[in-house]
Amino acid sequence: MNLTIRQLTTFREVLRTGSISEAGRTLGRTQPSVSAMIAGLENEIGFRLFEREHGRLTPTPEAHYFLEEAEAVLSRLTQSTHTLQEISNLKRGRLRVACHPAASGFFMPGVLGQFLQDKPAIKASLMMRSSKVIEELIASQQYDLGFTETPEPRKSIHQQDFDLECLCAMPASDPLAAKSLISTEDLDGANLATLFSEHPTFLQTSAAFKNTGKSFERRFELRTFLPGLQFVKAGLCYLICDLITAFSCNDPLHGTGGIVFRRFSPRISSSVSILTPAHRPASLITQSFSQKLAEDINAMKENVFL
Amino acid sequence: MNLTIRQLTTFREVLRTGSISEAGRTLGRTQPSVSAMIAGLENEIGFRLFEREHGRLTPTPEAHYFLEEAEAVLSRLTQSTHTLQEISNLKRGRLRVACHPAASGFFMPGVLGQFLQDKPAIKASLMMRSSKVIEELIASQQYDLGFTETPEPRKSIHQQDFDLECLCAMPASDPLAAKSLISTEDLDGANLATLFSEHPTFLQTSAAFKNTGKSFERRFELRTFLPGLQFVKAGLCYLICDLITAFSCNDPLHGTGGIVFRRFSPRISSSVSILTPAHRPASLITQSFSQKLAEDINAMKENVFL
DNA sequence: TGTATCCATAGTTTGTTTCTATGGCCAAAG
DNA sequence: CTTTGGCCATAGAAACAAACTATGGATACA
Repeated sequence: MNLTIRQLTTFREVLRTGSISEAGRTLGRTQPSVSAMIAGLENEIGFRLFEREHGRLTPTPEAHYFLEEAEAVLSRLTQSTHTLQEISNLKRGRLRVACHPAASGFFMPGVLGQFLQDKPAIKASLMMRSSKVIEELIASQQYDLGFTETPEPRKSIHQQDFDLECLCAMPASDPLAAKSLISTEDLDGANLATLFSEHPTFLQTSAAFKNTGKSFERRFELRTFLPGLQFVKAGLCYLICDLITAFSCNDPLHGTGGIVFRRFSPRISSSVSILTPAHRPASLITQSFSQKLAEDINAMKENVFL
Repeated sequence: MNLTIRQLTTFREVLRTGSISEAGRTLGRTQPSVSAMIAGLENEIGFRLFEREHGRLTPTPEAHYFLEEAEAVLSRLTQSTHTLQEISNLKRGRLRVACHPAASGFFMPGVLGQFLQDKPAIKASLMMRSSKVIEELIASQQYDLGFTETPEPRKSIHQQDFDLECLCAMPASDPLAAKSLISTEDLDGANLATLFSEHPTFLQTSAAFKNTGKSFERRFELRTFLPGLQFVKAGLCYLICDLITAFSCNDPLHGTGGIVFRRFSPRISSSVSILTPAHRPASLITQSFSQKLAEDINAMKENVFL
């Protein structure tokens, strides 16, 4: 027995209307077409669904059993098409994001929140992890998208890199706040907070001072930039800080009001990347989110100079 | 979106085997056929199900969602075809039988029991009612099949009549038991039990005695024949009894051992009928049962003369 | 560098579905 | 009593969908 959807819908309509001609009309087909389809259907299932007498149609008792089955299949199918449409419209799916600490406090939640605004049926997870762990989570396909400092390229990871410019953080009351571009000369001998010695931003910063022959005074050594902002706020030091952490100061919860950021010369860069598993196609949701994330990163690069 | 069963099964097989060529092989179709069907399917649902890279196929994350939906629809459909096959094989359905008292004690349960032997999924109901009530239950289509004494024909009832011969009941020890055919002369002046005066068997019996000029001694007047058998057993009377009640004496539960039945001349007939609703097609089960019932009635007519 | 396997495309063939046209039947209306 | 208009079934033609064969490009493996 090899039933088709078309047979089921046709039968349902014939039973509902009680007439082959009428069913043909509502289905937008001709009477002979419907007649033949019902005849073929009866032939396939092995018993009559309608009794033809006096040129009229009377459903057999078996027809009501068949209707139950047809309705069940058709309603399940309708549900499926609805689900598929939701998938197609990005209304349904799963999105697992792993994010390094700098962005996970403010930037990423903001982007993700906006993205999910009109997508109630998306199951999202946002996990904060160190850059190394994030690489593993992406390479092993346990997460759909990672956002970290740019790692060494790997075969199992696809990455999209963004070169971000570091900014110099200082209290709003600081005299240097009057300048729009800070140089090593401005910070000659001043107290600085930096990350640990292996970090690219430290290497670039110390090299900048060395190359310009200025004195580099490292007063604080940090794992991440964020806590350093408190020292800046207290007037204890300056901080050459990555763009995302700087951007996070837009969040009033951070308690970093009263700090301003200025461009720094020479340019210190802190590169971040969007990571996705290389050996598996990204889901539509992931693709869409990845695109929005990239746009928002670029928007941040633009807007910070307003 | 207008999905077909064929698309769903094809997709399922491609995902299962991970290859269009392999799926084509197991489905008994060619590779281009499967390829085109998947392409058409992707086109309809609006997103890719497989990524084609390096000439190989990788399912997208969405494909797994789609598989769930496809499996759900297909399994529901499979269940339906199974149910339909059961209906076709008379393994599933409903059978409501209304039966008059004479047959409902032994004959009808026996026939129905045999009929349902190999039909575990049939829901049956057997109701004992007076002949008048049975007519109404059939005319109003509340029951599928009725078995009663032959009623007046009605438009709303289809009936199949059986002319049954009445037999004379007597104790096995009775001298008349030696004869194979009993006549009014044999019972001249003997005590008889009969039904009430309006019943056709009473009318025929009394007429038989009158026509042959023999004395008709009615000692017991009954509503049904069955209790009369106890009087016969006690040697209190003879009883011209319908065939079905006589047949019921095969049941050891009846406590009617020691009674024998002999043909009677002139022939007294007691006609019974199978009733079905006229304005509604009978279900396959009803048709089948009605046929077996008719066969068993005819078999009873034959076997009683062994 | 063959060789084999994969998938996609193109064009043809096959088979199903739908159409139009027609005929039989019945019931209600003229 | 005949006409009319509704119903359904059948037959043949047209349209469509789905299958096939044949072929080409790409990749992996020997």
